Amino acid sequence: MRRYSQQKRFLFAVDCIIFGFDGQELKLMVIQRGFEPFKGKWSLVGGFVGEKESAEAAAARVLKQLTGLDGLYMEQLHTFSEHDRDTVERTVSVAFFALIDIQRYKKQINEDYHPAWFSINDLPDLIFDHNEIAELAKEKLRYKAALHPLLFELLPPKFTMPQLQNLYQCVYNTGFDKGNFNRKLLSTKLLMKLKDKDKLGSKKGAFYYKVDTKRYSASFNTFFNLVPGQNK
Amino acid sequence: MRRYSQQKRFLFAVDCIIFGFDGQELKLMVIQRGFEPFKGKWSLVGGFVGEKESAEAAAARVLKQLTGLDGLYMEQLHTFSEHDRDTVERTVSVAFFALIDIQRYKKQINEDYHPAWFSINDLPDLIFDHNEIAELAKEKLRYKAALHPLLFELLPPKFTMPQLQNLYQCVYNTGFDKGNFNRKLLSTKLLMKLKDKDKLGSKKGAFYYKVDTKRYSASFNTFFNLVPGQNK
DNA sequence: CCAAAAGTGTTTATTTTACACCCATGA
DNA sequence: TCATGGGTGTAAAATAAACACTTTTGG
Repeated sequence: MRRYSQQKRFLFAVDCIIFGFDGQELKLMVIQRGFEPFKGKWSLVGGFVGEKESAEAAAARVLKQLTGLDGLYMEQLHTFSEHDRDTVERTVSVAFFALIDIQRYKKQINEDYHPAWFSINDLPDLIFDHNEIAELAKEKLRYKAALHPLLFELLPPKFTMPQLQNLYQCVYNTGFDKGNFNRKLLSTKLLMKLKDKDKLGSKKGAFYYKVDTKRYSASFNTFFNLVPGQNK
Repeated sequence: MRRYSQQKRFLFAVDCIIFGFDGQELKLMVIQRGFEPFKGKWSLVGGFVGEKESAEAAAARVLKQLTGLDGLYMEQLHTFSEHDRDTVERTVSVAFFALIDIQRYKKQINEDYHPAWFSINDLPDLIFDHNEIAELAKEKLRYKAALHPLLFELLPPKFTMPQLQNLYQCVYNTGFDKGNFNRKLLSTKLLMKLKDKDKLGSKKGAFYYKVDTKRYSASFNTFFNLVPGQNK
């Protein structure tokens, strides 16, 4: 361990893996890079960290800039620091993943960015190590969502059980039994049944639920077992 | 998003939370800082990241320097980047936690560091945000060890079931049923029973086990349910 | 009335838990 | 021989899984 003054200084950035769900597919937001090098190439949403800003604050700022939304679900994923990961200059990047209700997303007025949603199963080539980062984010999302009910964050405040089940099925690429799914999700005690129904999905209509935010935040360290067939 | 050239550069460091187990208590290694400011104060083991070095490589180097050991279990924990966390100069730090068999640890010849082991329940005041980092590491260790059998890494290559159970009990501060513990651990199929016994712990003696490293590395993404009573 | 999707019930299998019991051995 | 800790057996409780059945309603 040596003195501060002898040490190199590096660029410090954040990259955001923004997941969205459109009712059909799990998607990831990418942009066309607005500056050289690789201007116009697909890239994760990111930015440099300001002088008096934490990585978390920078990521929130970037998210806000792109989606117009505050207070999104956001979580530190991993820090990427291979010395040659950015071909221009050594840059350390903290990756965050964020979950947004895609319907709440308003198209950014600022046309410097050209955001696009890609299915997570069909991502384009991204610059630098961004494909690797996105892969890790997908893994982490599946891992975490199997234990903690966080996929709510991808849906509107009011959602139906079939919608939620469909989302889980998209994330895990498999079919769930609706009876068991219902019971399991209700047994978390984190959902509150509302009085009105969504009538678009079916003739009968499905009741809306919303998250009991109090219990939700209180229970974030308890394990659930939300994805069947993981343990053998 | 602006040009590279306009951005600030920051110092970039790693901090290692080194867990060890002495058969009685879960411990954490801290050192007396060898340079100003705060020379002589307790601190996590850390160091700056070299010019062509990743954070992972830097952490491994620091670990080797301190313990004399290679190939330790090591995992990226979290990146700390509050602008004022280091009072000297803005420093971003990637924290890693490592697990070592305390008996394998050889006292470092280099007396610049003064490593000491503290019980994780009774840590001294550490510099900067290191107490916060250590807290997070403890949480993460408990979280992860409840799902994946990684506490093996804190024991010698050969260990007995009672030893392992005792370790779990120390980590979770609770008592486990030995019958259920045995069955659960054996059901992971990751342990191989050896022919010899440890006769120090009891008159009857307890069989040694070792980790089936092949299966161990293959199964690292499967969930187990190693800590009873987590789900209600 | 019927197809289609929502939602409920029920049976079976599996896992978890609690706790009793047997075993080996050094003092 | 007996106290001590290691190890096994087993019944009851709780969970999970599979799948059949009922409900609602627009066309």
